[in-house]
Amino acid sequence: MGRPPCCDKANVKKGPWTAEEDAKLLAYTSTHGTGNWTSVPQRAGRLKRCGKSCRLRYTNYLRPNLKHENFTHEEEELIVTLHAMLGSRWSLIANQLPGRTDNDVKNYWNTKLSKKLRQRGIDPITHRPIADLMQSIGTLAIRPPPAAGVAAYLPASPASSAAPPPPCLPVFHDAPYFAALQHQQQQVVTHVDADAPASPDQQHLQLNWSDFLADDAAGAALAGHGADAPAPQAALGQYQEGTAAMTGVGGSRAFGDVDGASGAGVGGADDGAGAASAFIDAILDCDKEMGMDQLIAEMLADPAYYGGGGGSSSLELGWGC
DNA sequence: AAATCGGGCAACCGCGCGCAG
DNA sequence: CCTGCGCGCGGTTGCCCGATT
Repeated sequence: MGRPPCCDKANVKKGPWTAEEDAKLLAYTSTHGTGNWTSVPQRAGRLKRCGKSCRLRYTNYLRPNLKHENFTHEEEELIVTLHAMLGSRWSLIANQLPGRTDNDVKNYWNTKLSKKLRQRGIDPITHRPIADLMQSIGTLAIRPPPAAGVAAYLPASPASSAAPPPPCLPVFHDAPYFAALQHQQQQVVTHVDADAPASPDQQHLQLNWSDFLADDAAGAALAGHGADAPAPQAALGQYQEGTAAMTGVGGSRAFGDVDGASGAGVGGADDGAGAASAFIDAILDCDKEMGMDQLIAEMLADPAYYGGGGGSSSLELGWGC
């Protein structure tokens, strides 16, 4: 049973908006603000548009403070970084880019950034080298979704344009990968620990990749996080512990434990996607509890997190090539 | 100069979530 | 607790326009 239509589609205009329609909508929103979009078409001068269409037009085009110029290099790097962390959560990504909409970011990713990554030999979905993916296909049955730590972007040598493509995001259970990356990841995580804004709450919030891998109970024990771990857990700094624990041993307990509840796990032995998705969900849950949006914004304001600051722990994507 | 192709972007569609009645 | 509705989100489509043949 589908949801009933939000408006009378027979009497609703589709297609590009005219200047007159824009003016009506803008005039209405500037005096009455937004909200109750279903009534906006009528109240904004009998617009023959669906309320949903009005909302979209306003948020993507008419809203004040929107940027309409090209994306900057810094914005590009930020999008790639956040996409590696969050996947296609365009609204979350757009939240970190003032003046950009989720549609802007999504379109830019689909038309430009994903191509750039491919040109550099990086799979835009997994953020891993395509060559490595091809090699791994025959040997690994478990694949993670596009989400993992920023640390994996670290080049083998600092900001070297001649360096091979960055290793990008690790694959669960891919022991050689973790072994090779562990040192680099620890560098970044140490950096995060040292420089991230330290609120009292954050200090006992922990998130570990291993916690989201429900297929290896031994990993949980090795990771050292029992069900009595402090909850909720979330701090980028703890990526170090999680990635180190994963090296060669894989992960551990069901996601339900992360928030202190004994929920059902999200995955079985072949549910790497569910595990990582749960990881992201946990991040989002913690966002709400500790204002992680703000924390991310503050972290990203530090150029060293995404390559603007130089140095061995910075992220350098090298778009120039 | 005309036709074709492809990229970019605005807009639409369908679904999930949360809230109010 | 259930149902209906509004909102927001991600995926997809279709049009426009510049580049190429």
